[in-house]
Amino acid sequence: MADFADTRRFEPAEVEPQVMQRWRDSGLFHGAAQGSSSANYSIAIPPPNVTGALHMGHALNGSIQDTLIRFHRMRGQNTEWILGTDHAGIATQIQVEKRLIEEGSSREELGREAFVERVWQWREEFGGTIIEQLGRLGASCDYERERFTLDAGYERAVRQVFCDLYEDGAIYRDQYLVNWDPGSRSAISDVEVEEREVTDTLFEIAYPLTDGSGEVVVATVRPETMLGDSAVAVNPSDERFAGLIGKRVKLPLTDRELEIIADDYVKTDFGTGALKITPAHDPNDFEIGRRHGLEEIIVIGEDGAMTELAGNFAGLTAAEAQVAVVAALREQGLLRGEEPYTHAVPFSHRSGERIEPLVSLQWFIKMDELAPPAIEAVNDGRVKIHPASQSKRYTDWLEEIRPWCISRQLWWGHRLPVWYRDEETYVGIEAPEGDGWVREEDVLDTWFSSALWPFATLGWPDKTPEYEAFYPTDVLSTARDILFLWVARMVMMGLRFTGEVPFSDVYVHSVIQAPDGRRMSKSLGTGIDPITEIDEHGADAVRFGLLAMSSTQDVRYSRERVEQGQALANKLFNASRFVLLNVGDEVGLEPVVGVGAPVEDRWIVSRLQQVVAETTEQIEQFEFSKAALGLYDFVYGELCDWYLELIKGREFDDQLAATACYVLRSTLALAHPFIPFVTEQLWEAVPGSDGLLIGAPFPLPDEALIDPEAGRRVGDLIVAVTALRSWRSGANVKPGAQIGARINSAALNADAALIARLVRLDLGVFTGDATDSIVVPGGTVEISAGDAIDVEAHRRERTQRRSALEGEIARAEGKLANESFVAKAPADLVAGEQAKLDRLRVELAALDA
RNA sequence: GGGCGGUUAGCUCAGCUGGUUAGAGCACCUGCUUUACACGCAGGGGGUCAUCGGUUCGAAUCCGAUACCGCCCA
Repeated sequence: MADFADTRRFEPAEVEPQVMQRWRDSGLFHGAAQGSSSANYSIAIPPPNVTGALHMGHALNGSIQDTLIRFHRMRGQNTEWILGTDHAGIATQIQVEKRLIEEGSSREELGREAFVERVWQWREEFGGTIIEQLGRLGASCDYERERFTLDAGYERAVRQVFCDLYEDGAIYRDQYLVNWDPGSRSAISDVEVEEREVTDTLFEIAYPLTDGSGEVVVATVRPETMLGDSAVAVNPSDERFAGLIGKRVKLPLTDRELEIIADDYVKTDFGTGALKITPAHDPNDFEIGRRHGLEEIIVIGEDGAMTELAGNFAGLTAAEAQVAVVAALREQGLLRGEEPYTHAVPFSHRSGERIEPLVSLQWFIKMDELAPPAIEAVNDGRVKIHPASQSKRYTDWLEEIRPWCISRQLWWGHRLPVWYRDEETYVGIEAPEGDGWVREEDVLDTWFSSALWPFATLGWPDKTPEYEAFYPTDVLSTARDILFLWVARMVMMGLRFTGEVPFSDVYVHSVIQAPDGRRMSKSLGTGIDPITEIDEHGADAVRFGLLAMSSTQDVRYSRERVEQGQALANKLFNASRFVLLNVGDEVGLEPVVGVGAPVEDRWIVSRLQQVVAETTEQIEQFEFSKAALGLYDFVYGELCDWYLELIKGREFDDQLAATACYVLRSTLALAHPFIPFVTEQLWEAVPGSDGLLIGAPFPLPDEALIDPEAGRRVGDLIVAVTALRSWRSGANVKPGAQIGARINSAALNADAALIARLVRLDLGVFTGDATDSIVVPGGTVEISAGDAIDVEAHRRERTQRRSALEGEIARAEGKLANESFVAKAPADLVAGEQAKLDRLRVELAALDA
């Protein structure tokens, strides 16, 4: 412990590593695998990407989860914060591939086995970064039970789930249109796609009717896909084409003919009103094609090049083919128009390349059986989403869910437990017996394994002690964008495989934006590194700041809030210092607040009970911002500004020492879940503390210590002192000057000495000639020190005050003169208005006296 | 195109089951080596609560419209 006499400031950088080490050594981060999950408290961290580094979202989410975990641990529950990382298929594979390319190699050159080995090496070397960074934040997760979504045990859970769903008939293989990412050469999910505005050229192309009676003109931004057209569609209500439905056209550049079909999807006011249908290369065309049983002709391959089916254009890239097709059409005189066209185009969030929609053979999970129970779980309250407004987004998404494409053409990930031999397909946890079996090359979507996180981390499908003790978990805290991607899938998988919801509460936190309102991102250069912020302001400050600035909507990063947290840590440090420099090593453990105890002791102990009750409720309601700011208000606005100032005039006897240390210990314990480092350090130094604060009980409010009379008295005292200080300031009285005064107020008599000390009044030298009179609760304070007053300043102040009072009086009089108000407003409100008016009139009269 | 959210002090945000003199942090002004803290203390200035209309005795708060900003879905 630092020597308090010499240290005037809290130094986070010195304290944090030592305190973190004491916590780790205590073993309290590691929940005991015993007891029931209903009695225990557990949170599964949303596993960060193993390639990742801590960003503000992680820091906020870590602060939230740690506050919850520490709160419940202090409340005596056996707690477990399940920690680990996600193998992040595409992101990790790309990361390692980049290195190989730098080395002049490639994954193809290495071969699958050596490549995967290389990724594991990479993970060994760099995969621990984000876990270490969480430690800097003070996160009290279970570092001993760290899990990885590719662990051997985890892999077994994944295979089990795959096989069970396959046996259910929920997993199947099909030709389907997927979002093909040419960059990562894999299918990716809808949520990994982002739409961007792009200006393309809209080409109009003539398709001649086979009966020679004319032509149909279609509009498209992808002329090269016409080689895969299998129909032309028009809206059935479109008069322009009424006679053409059922007729045939010749598809230019090929020797094929297409039928003109009718489908409601076609918009009559877009383009020419006639739509070329390419089922294998456009999502909408795919739907129409399936409705009409059209052929799916694949003309663009997975390598982004035109296939054999593209005839003369085979081998060209899609872009080259577009140029060639347009040229050929122009030559044949079939190009009817071209104009710039701006529209939203899908791009891969992973590789940044433009998505090529194409039909390929993929594995899918049907959602028909899985989604309804997950909707039900939220509707009936087994899973509560906070804030509740997010529930609708969750259920809306699940209600419209489509089959989930789970195969990815990657090497890094869970390889599907599927084997082929000629026409046979085998699905099983272990490889099939016999020769000639070839294993499926594809791996599973990373989210497939992540969806099992809350139970696969605990040893499922075995009923391990960890599983029994901590599943289902209690809370899942996450950002909004993960609500579908992950939360919904966890609920579906949890219900299907464990029969229980994986958590009872979902807390959806703010997204922290850059101070200018843009997204925080590395590529934009708008990111702020939480570790830098911790280095500069301390982990407590960053935690407090993030919690204080967060809300139910997105917020801009506010360094001022972090600095507020830093100030709070320092304030607590110095408040403790003040008490500790005045008490000995041995103090009584209970506050002394019975009859006859000083009013300020009774008051602060009473207020503490109320603040503890409020903070407890706010944590339970996930109102972290209110809790953090409420704590700040208590420490600054009550403990330091008033209580510590009020006791400065007293001798630190045993009673005061016991009470002050009790208040200090309770405040440190109350603040610990939010700002753990400074509170832990101070706890050790306060007499009466036992063991580490992280393992100490959270304060329980004691009704018996709530003291309304003390509350009224100190409340009046504060109003009086504030009024008198304001008067002194307005009258330009020298700060040090003692002013002769007499207090005429029954409400304040008992506490006159305290008031006199705080305002530097000399109650003994009142001359009897009042030079001024100040309204205070229950009466007035008369002042008799004319010399000390700056007459000019005083007059200005009074003039200003008078006009303010007159304005308020007029307003109150107006209200009370309004018959409707008196008749219709609640009686106590009217009475309150009258009382206010009376008070204001008294004050105005005193001003004029 | 559909849905949701926002617009309150110079900045970042609370308040929004209708009734307070509309708050906080930071910034700003004045004063202060006051028996912990200048990462401090005391006092103070600053807001027609986006705009327009409605409901009501009473609207930052409820309803409708408009403008601008943002997010999600198609």
